[in-house]
Amino acid sequence: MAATEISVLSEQFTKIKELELMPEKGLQEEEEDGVYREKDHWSPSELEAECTSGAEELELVPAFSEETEKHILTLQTAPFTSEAFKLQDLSLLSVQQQEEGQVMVQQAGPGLLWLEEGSQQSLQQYLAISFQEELYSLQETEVLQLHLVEDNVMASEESKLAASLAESAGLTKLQERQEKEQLLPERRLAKRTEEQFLHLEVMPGDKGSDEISLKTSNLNMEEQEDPPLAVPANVEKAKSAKNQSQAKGAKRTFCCDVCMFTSSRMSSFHRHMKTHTNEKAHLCHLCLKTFGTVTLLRNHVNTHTGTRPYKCSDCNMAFVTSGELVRHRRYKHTHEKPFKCSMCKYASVEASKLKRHVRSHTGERPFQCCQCSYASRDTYKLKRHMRTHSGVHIRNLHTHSAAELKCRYCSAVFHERFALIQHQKTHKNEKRFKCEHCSYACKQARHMTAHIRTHTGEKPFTCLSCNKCFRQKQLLKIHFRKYHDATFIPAVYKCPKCDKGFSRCSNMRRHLEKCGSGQAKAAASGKGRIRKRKQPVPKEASRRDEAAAEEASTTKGEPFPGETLPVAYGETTARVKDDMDEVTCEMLLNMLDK
DNA sequence: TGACTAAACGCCCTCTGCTGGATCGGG
DNA sequence: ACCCGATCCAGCAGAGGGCGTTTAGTCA
Repeated sequence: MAATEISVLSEQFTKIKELELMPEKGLQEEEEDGVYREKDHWSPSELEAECTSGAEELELVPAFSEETEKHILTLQTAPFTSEAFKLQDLSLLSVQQQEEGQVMVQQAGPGLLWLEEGSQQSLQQYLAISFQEELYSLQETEVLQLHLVEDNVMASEESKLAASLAESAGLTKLQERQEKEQLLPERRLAKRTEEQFLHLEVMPGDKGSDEISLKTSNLNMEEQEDPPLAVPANVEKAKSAKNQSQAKGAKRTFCCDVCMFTSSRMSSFHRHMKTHTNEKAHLCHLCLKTFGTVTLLRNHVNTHTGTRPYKCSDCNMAFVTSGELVRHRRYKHTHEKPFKCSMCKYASVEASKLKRHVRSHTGERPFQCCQCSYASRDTYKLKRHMRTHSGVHIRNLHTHSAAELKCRYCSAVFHERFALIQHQKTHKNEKRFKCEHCSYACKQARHMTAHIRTHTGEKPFTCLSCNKCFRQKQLLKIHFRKYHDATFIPAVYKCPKCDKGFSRCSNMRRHLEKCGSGQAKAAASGKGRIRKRKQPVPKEASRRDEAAAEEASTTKGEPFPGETLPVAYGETTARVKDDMDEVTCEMLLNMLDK
């Protein structure tokens, strides 16, 4: 057993977290700003050193035991009742604390892995690990002595374990590990041991997942003299694993100790490891950029030379790779969309697009703005949203760059990224669309289109119910809802001081600025010059009641031609507005009072 | 080991709907 | 002169399209 992934149900995890335990030393460090920063990974060597501080200076290199495959387990907290023993197809293990720092795990038959806690039995005190038999199984009556090498996973202290579940997090990046190892060169194990070490790591599940994953590494510790530092320990592990498993005749599996990657092929494993070590031996002589493989370098050079070998037979587009061409053809020509949404008719060319689309169903917004409560469904929207905050992160962009940063829109050159971005914004905000009839200019073509109609008098959006024409589709939509949609409930913005109603919030605000003055008060009391306006009821609207029955049988519930939103949308909007208006009016009143 | 391929990731773009400020114009 | 509905306009956000690049599986 080399690595085990365990998932924790979030509900139980929450309970555990609510224990408000003090973080273990080394697990968390309170930052100056009061925010706990998690120590997200301990390398095996660190763990060894941590539990044997004050040890002799012996260099220990972890090596895999015979079994190096990863095992996927499911971890959940559960009450310790006899019912659990009735579970089938599971290996039941009992885990007992032998002494501080050690627990005994014993397979007791089909069932669960328990971390026993003596007489202190409670919902949070037991951890059940259900083994997926196809991935891992212990031999009958097998007893594993788990030398807990990290304080936070001591089964003897459930609270500490809980804390480890709650506080440990994250896949370890090699760089971080290397930094830690550099920071802890003096840490050594006290003595050589042949015990198997169970290294528990906790990492969050996939984005959006409610699960927390645990990863355990079972290691044999070998004493060695100063191993070559250039060879990553994980590669050493893999080699060791290869040799041992080959000797055993078992199927080889190479596990990346930095991430969750596994592969049955050494070549794939080596190639993968290059992504962690940034080993890029292939240099582009044109821009000095380096690449991990010849293929990548070749593709890159093609971007310099403009070589695009894969040409589309249906258009003029050409691409560097065949994959790009296939995708292009699906988008533009074949319209093949293999990824279909199970909840609607949406289909996409790419899986990532479907994944993004599904968030519109689930409401998931994983990308949280650090400046406000806004959260977006994809990275770009968050990035776009950040523009609304004035230059926050901009400070990070002020470092001087020796390289010239060229404007993508003109020949301007900058040495500061911030300046470049600001400059490029002037291009993006250019009012490129200029009216030939007046001085009006705008940034969007649709705005110019609408503006031009104020000169030409064109009103292309015609109400099919009353033949009234509008320059904008939106205006037609508002008109229709207001005068021809029997189900539409218009939002009413009531003045909180005089209870006067308005059709628009902005109009109500405008009124509110004056309400409270003598005139407005008089108006509110009916003594002023303010006339009570008649509600504009066009003929069509007045006829509506008469024709209600007929319309209901013919048009009610059917979308209006050109109308894209269902009628219910208006209702929802109105309700939301009503809710918001109470707050808005209150805020406005407070502002005015001040 | 390199090449091919598919999948995944990431970025940027457009289109569209909604909202609210500013302004117009009728009463 | 004033009020207020109607209209114009700009900005933000939702959704999706398109493509560049990287990563991983597989095979010769």
